[in-house]
Amino acid sequence: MLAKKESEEFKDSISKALKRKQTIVLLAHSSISYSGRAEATLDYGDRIIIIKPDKTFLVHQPTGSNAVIYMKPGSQVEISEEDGELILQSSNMTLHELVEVRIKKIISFSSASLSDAERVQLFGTEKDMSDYIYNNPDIISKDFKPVSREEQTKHGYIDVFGHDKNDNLIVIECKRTKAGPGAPQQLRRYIERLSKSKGISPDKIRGIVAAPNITKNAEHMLKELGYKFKKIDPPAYLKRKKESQHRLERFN
Amino acid sequence: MLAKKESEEFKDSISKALKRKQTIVLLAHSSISYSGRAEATLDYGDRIIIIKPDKTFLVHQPTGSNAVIYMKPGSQVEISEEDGELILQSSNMTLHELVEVRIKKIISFSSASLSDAERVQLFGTEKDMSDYIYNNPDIISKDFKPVSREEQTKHGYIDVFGHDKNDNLIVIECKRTKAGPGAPQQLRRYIERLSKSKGISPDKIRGIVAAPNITKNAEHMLKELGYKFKKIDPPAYLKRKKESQHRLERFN
DNA sequence: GGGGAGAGATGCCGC
DNA sequence: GCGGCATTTCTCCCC
Repeated sequence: MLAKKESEEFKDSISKALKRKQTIVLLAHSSISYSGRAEATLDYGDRIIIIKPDKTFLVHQPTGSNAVIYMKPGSQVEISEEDGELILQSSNMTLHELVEVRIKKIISFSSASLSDAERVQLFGTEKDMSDYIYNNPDIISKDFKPVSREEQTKHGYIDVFGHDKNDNLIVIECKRTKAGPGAPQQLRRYIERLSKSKGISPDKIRGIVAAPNITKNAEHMLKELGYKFKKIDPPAYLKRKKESQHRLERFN
Repeated sequence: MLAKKESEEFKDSISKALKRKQTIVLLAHSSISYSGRAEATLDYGDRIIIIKPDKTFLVHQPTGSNAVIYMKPGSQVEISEEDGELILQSSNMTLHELVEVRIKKIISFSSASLSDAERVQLFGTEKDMSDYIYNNPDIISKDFKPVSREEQTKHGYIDVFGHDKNDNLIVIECKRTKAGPGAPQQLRRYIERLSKSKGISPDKIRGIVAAPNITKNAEHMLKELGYKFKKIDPPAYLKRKKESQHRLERFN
């Protein structure tokens, strides 16, 4: 239970930080509830509460990598007091969502104006993988001639699209991790649509799943559908192997 | 750039907090790199860095609800100094992953021993929805007799399974949000397997997608496959409507 | 804004 | 541990 004076001080500090569009981090003994797309409750415990200047509202427990309760950017924050507890409410009118945090004790309070214009650069995505295949078609097959990447059909797109020396169409679906049953189904869907739109028998279109690995089931489905699996490591792995893993040498 | 003395003090504080298995929150001007399943870099900016006692390592930017760089629980943290920067490394030997944070300036440092044994209680999941259908079968059809929920087939499971008054099998796939093209495909897959394992013509098995809504494409696919869509609101919404929305009355 | 699919997805449960 | 799948998924991209 927060003393009246302490409570007033925190309320004041948090209000000021909110007004100044600062980032707020609280370590606090609190209970949480969420109501919106679903309903969630979390009984009293020590939590990390983050309020960002874009009004993202996050509640983390002392374990695990995901916020257990959260509100998306653009919500609205209000502070009040009740029964010796400090109450934080984050609400989003348009999404009809509400989070309520009841704070019994504040262990730590920090706030600061943070400035960050950078964006994460990510390498080794599925896109990079399809680029790699497009630029190195022999890893699929000696006679594979790629025509386009990310071919836009009206619904969804094909990762790599091309033909073999006999002008059979080839459709490749890439997965950067082990391919599951979704991959053959995606391939089937694309090929069915392609066959209809081009007036070609589906048998004339070769389907290939390119991934570092595939589950037994997905492999079985592929076989049933008459498609092939091609083992391809994602670019990051290839790159690392070639670069003798200078950054990861500690793991050798 | 951190002054030598300041740097030493922070290094000491962080080391002590780590040793005591405390939760650490840093607001710091820093650059981040990740190497593992992919490669990622993030140039200098103000970030929120969290190290939890289970060695979860999180880097948040001042916007957005997800960590931009992270390490899963169980990694290992080391601190060092180089060129007037404090360097935090989080590594996971088994996953061959490494995060490196180069800190130019520490804006705020907090640490505390947090204690939290609670777990989030979540209501309104897809599971709750299939339970609801199982217990209120007339919302699907007057003659629907449910037999089981979450029927375990060898590969995947069926949300609700039953039959009509003519003993035709009925398979229901629930989605708690708008159903996309995955739903009809899942249904098709289940029904194909079921028809094979039971030796029944697929035409004798009725497929139903139960969801609050469905995309145009998914609806079209459903029709092609001969399945039906049934509009069902997820339980949380139903519940809220009945309870006259006392918690959400502020939205009225 | 809706639709579709990737994500370093994560996390859960079942075999 | 693998596999299949939900997630208050989130996020991006394209129509």
